[in-house]
Amino acid sequence: MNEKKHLLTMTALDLFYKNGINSVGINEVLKASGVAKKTLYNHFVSKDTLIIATLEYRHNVFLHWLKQSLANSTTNEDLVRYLFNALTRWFNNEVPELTSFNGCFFINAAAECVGQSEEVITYCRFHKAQVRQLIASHMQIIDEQLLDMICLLKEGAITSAYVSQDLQAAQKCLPWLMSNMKK
Amino acid sequence: MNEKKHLLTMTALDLFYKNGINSVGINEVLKASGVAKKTLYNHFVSKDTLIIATLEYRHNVFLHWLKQSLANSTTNEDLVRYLFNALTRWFNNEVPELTSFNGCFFINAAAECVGQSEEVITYCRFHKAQVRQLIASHMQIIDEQLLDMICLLKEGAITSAYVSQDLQAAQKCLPWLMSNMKK
DNA sequence: ATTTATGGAGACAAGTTTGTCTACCTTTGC
DNA sequence: GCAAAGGTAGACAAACTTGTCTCCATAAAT
Repeated sequence: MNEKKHLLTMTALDLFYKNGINSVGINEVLKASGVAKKTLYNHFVSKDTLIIATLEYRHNVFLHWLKQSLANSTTNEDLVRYLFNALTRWFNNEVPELTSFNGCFFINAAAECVGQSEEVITYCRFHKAQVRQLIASHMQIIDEQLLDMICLLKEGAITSAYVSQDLQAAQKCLPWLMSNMKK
Repeated sequence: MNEKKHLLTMTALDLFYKNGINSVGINEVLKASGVAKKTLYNHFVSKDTLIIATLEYRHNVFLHWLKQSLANSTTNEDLVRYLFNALTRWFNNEVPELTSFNGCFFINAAAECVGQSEEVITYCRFHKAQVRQLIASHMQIIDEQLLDMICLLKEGAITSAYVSQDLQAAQKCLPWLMSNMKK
């Protein structure tokens, strides 16, 4: 990708994630990145296009991080342990590449762009489906019900960590999941 | 409360919940409610004050509905059953007073108003705490860990129902929770 | 060396936004 | 009948939004 385009995408993602997509104007992105308006509209058709680019970028970073976090799991128990420990590290700002925790960028984007951009919510759905698939691909024994629970608890933990500032939300899931697996 | 003030609050809540707080301007609320701008600023200091009023109103409606939904529960198992069945009815638009499902108004508001209104996020936290307390008050046998799981699964179900359009998200929680309770 | 592409700075247009203010009307109480 | 209170309608201000366009500078390729 072009250097300026990449810079714009990263800067926009930073600001969108920190302050909300609708609260951040194009001019703010330009000022923060030091790029000219002409250049932005040279690379992006509209702000919406830029938003989609930030979603794609975040998606890649997030999936890469998650893939690495689950890489060493060999059993379903491992998977659960690695996943929720990784979430806890994310919530507590121990994952630099995900930047300072501010909830799930995709949940936030979906909430912000309702009735404004159908493409955004579609991409958010896609992201969630991809994450689910990645988790599923690390299951030794396929258990659809367990997969459902893992995904629901993951979403709940992210939301609780963000809205209720419960940074230990993910840790609370572990004993329950573990005790329910060895049966 | 004053008649016009009430009308403004309800109209604003409707529009905010359906289309997003930041996407709905004051003028739209005025047009939809048929109230004059002067009257709005007679009752509300600013748009932020109106937003808080919609949060308070939604909070009351939601808690009233939840209280009624859980009223007949006498055991922890009942509680879980009543709660997640109620959520399923909400997701599937079978609860008129909660209006057409569009996710959790408080999660959405928190996502939209980040770095814009500290009061909004504080109220959202308060709402989540109140809901948790209501659920806790219906527990026959107090089990903090179970309460955590219920609340996390509830948040996860709401998010999944909204973002991933999984309207059966809440139902998926039931077997798991039930099997984990009788041990 | 000159053409071509790219970017910087920012003026500008057209439309938003929130919030104020004026002028008038309607209702209610005395 | 009349005064006070509160609502309506909407003009207006000031600031913001996205997106276009011009002018100029720089750098790379032929």
